[in-house]
Amino acid sequence: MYDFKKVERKWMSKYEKNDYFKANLDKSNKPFYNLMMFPYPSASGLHIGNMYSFIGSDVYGRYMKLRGYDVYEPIGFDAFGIHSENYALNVGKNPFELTPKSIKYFRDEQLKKIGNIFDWSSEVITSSQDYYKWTQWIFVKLFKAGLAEKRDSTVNWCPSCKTVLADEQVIDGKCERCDTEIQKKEMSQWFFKITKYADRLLDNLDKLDWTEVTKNIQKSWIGRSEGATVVFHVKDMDLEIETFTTRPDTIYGVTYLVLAPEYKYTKELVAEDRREEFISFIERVNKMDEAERTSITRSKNGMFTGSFAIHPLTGERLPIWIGDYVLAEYGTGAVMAVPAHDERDYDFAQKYGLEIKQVIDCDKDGLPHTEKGKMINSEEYTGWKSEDFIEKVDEVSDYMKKTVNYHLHDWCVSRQRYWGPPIPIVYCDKCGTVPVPEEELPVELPQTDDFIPDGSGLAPLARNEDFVNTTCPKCGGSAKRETDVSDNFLDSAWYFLRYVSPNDIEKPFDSKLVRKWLPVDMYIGGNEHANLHLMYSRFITMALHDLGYLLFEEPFKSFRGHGLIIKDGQKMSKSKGNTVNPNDYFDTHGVDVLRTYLMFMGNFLEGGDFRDSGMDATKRFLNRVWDIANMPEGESSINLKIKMAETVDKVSYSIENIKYNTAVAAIMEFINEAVKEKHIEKKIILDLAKLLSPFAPFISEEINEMKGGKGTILDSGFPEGYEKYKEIATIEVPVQINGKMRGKVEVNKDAGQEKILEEAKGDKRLARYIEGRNIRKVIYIKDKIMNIIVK
RNA sequence: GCGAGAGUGGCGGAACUGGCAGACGCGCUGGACUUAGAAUCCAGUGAGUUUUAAAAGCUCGUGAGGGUUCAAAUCCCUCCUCUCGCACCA
Repeated sequence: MYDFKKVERKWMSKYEKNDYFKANLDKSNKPFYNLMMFPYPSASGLHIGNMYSFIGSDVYGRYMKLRGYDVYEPIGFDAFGIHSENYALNVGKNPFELTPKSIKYFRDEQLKKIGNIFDWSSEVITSSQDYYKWTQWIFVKLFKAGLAEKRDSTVNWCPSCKTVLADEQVIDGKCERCDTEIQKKEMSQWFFKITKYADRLLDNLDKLDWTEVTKNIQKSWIGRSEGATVVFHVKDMDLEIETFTTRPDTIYGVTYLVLAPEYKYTKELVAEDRREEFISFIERVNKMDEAERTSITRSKNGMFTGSFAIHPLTGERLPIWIGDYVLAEYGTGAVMAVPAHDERDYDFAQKYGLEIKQVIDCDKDGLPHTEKGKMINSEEYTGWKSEDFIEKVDEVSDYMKKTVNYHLHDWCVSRQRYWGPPIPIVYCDKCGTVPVPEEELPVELPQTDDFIPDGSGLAPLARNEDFVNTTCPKCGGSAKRETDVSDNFLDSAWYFLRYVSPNDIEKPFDSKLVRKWLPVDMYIGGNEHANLHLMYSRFITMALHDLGYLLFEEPFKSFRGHGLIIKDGQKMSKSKGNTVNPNDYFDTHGVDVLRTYLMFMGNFLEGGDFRDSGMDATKRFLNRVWDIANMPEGESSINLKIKMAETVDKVSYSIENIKYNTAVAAIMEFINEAVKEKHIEKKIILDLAKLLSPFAPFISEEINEMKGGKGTILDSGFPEGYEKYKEIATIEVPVQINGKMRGKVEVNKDAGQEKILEEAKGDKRLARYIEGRNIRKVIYIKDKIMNIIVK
């Protein structure tokens, strides 16, 4: 009987003692950078979803190592940030004290036990000074390059976390961390100008080997939309209103303008006698939460400002309205309303009795008609096609200009929290906003017990006089420090660069090693970071590229987003009490079983359904493997060798395409054949162990050692030498008569059509359908199928 | 509403480029071992149907309906359902 506890303990300690998986970063000839998303130590331990991700990534790394690559598989801890901090606040501890403890548990009780080929010598912890010094360095570099800016803006405020958040961290109007309803606030915040990179972030996607889903999520988040800006003069005022439209061809159908309630000129535009109405209107809008405000089904409300704009082409007078369906954040916050050809404008115009003017040819009853078509009622452009007009917009009028708009907004990076890198900026009355000189980094996060966010809009550090008061690096006069910390996603936006030289105190990363090892060859992780970490990392990499620090502009050559685990057909959640704690299975089933089952239970890229019955079955499977490994040695049958030839191919194909479940299935099939034998060849059993080793490392190592192998099995090379068995294999060719399956004939591989036809005629079953009839046509797909058409 | 993906036995899921549907596993049924159970092992297992029975065969079958093809889970059209992403984006 296989004693998994003993074997796993033995190999865990061997992995710990020997540097099997320490990559020689300098000397390596075939570098392969296998990256997984480092965890944040924010809870009582890694959950099964983390394990799923890490193991799935490790299977790939192990496979590549077996294939002879120098695989570098580093790991670290995303230890700064709101998740670790919230956890600390929850349990009433100081993150300074709690985080190292969490890390220790994550590392020693979990990560070191799951059999991954981590190179522990390269561990990176984002909350350590050696690391965040360089996070701050990046901030300073971006600031100097004009890519970081502090500005007033409407931002997302989480009342529970008491900080602002980036757009990407608001999910369905709620805080990504704590699920609290987000409020919009007008505040001065630090932004990274990621929108400058919108087009590159979008265009590069086509060149990346990433899972399509992930690319699609990024595409729609960037949300490029082509259109035009149209400028309207306000009648009797020295004001211009700029609007964005994707349908400049409907310009002659504009019958009014609508502004967002937050629009910058509303004060000027709202007439004296409408001020009161305006104030109560704004109050009503503010009462709505984000979800209600943006609900499509809600009826649209608005009010007339009393002012008019001038149509740039016709000179007509257009009433200017304020409408709660216009968003301040998108486009210019002002819309040229074309009720005949836009559903929202149509609804609004109907409600308030505004003019509806048709300018695209269609059935009059079909309004609003949103399709493009032939322009009508458009003066000299009547008869033009929409597309032609859109193309020529720039020539029509000085007031119209082709423009591109994005859904993507600049990245709000300041956080009114404690547990993060202080933003390295100093405010001086004389010199203004001054970055901390690079040689003075890091700006140390002071260790203090006064770290609880108070919701005032200022970070806890603002209460720390010693920290706040400083001298200006430029003029030496007294100055004040920025007290916000930067977003945790900035920490993780460059950690993959740090991994190659984690202990370098001179620079953020070693350029020579970066050139050798990056971009990352394979990155496997969850899709929940598609708009977050994966977008930010691309941006930071591009920015560092433009600043001359990197030769490449895309950090991850290949990315595979995997699916989620469910339990017995249901979503796992603490409230349902159906969560799975991976550690529970270490003693009952063993790590090998857990790994193998997680990879077997479903398609890794789509997720899977975790069931205890499957764990039991996998345990049975590995016991069978053990029994076969312990069969008497002796020559194996040709049949089994042919089976092994197939298995090697199937496992390679499956792992390379991240179809881990079918790789395991192929090994099971092989086992089902092997149990029929009385003895087994050493080579066969060693190769079996190799194929199994990405999934069940410990039993595979043990088998390898038992059969005389030294060190780790991953250094012993991929199974080879089976080509010749594929040649001698016979195959069954299915035979159809008139397209219906009627039988099979057994022939040698590569048999010709005549041979198969002859066999078919000689086959009792098939002959019935052929005899006495005319064969009109024979379709033969070599080694696959024959279809005989008879009459 | 828009975009993407998916829908296959009692269940999780296979099926590479259009070429044997249901690999592999769970569950279930029967059997072996056992005083008994657990564990383990062996056999069977899409539905319907023909035959006394077995062997063997036939028909149907991949969300629904149509089409292309010698051949469709796979390609095309229409529709339904689910999941994910975005969403009053002008």
